[in-house]
Amino acid sequence: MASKSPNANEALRLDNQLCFALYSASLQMTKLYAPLLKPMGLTYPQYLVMLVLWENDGTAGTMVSQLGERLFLDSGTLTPLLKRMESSGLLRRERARDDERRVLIYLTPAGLSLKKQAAKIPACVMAAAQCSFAEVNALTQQMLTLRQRLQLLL
Amino acid sequence: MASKSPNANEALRLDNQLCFALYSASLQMTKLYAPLLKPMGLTYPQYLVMLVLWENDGTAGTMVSQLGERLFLDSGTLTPLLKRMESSGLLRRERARDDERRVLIYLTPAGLSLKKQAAKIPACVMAAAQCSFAEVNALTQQMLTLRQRLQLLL
DNA sequence: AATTTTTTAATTGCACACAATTTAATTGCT
DNA sequence: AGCAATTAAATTGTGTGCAATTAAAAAATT
Repeated sequence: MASKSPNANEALRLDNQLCFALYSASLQMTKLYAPLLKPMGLTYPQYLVMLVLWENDGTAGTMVSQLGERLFLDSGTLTPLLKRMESSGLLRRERARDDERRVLIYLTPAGLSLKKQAAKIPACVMAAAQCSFAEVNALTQQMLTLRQRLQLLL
Repeated sequence: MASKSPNANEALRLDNQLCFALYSASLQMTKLYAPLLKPMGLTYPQYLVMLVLWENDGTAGTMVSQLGERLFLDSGTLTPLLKRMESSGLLRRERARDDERRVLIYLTPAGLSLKKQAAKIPACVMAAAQCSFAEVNALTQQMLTLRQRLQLLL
């Protein structure tokens, strides 16, 4: 038999792949954010870092590993990213005095003040996606669940 | 007033961001595929290229721009990726004789024969994600719709 | 106390993504 | 035909992601 079963072809169709739907939707989302973040001097992953740091506002610094756990990124990604953000003046990187292995991240006043500008972004995006609040929330929860399930396997 | 409104903080919470849920779920998905694709000598984006080429099997080659439209990637991403795939023996890149601007991609026998191995992958992933067929399809459709909406804005 | 183990970041090397520009070939227009 | 506009890939440069390794500090163990 030269041809494969119809099911095999159907299973391998690009538009049937959840992975690809996810992948391309995520990249599109990044492209939507880019022009919104550019005026703030942020890339998209840098924006995610800022979200964590803004949440931690008031704490005595955030460890690189904490950022990693929150964002599911490792030091290989975060270290150079944080160095770029430091040199653009959004944050400070400082070795913890009580444990020199740790590097603590502190927002600068400039970094903190960006929060006010950023507050407008989520509404912009929701409008752009033409999604209701409920729709967005439902999708978000489904994605978080999916990620969690995938997480368990690795 | 020193503090921001509770709504502003809520809107900027990392775990309320659809973009982040999407982003981290997509990266996790890629990590799930990596070990499945490694034995075939494919990276995840290369696998997506193969899905398109397998679908186009029997046609007289696939243009780089067609791959780009299908995968929402541009030549800046695809050209080096295709060169790597060529040097690993999965495909050939050839200028179209009737229009020397175009580069046509042809699967090699090696590339074609990988399809049989790949046929097992979707089932593996579905099992890993602990999702029913219906669940996966529903999510996939929602993601495709979301991407399409985002697409319209750019 | 000295040694091993563990923890935390940084580093290295490779493969994407993508904006912006460049190059080359074709099409359209006069 | 000659030339401008368009199209298709390639190139350049920056910024991720991530596996694997390294380096340094702290904790655990003997």
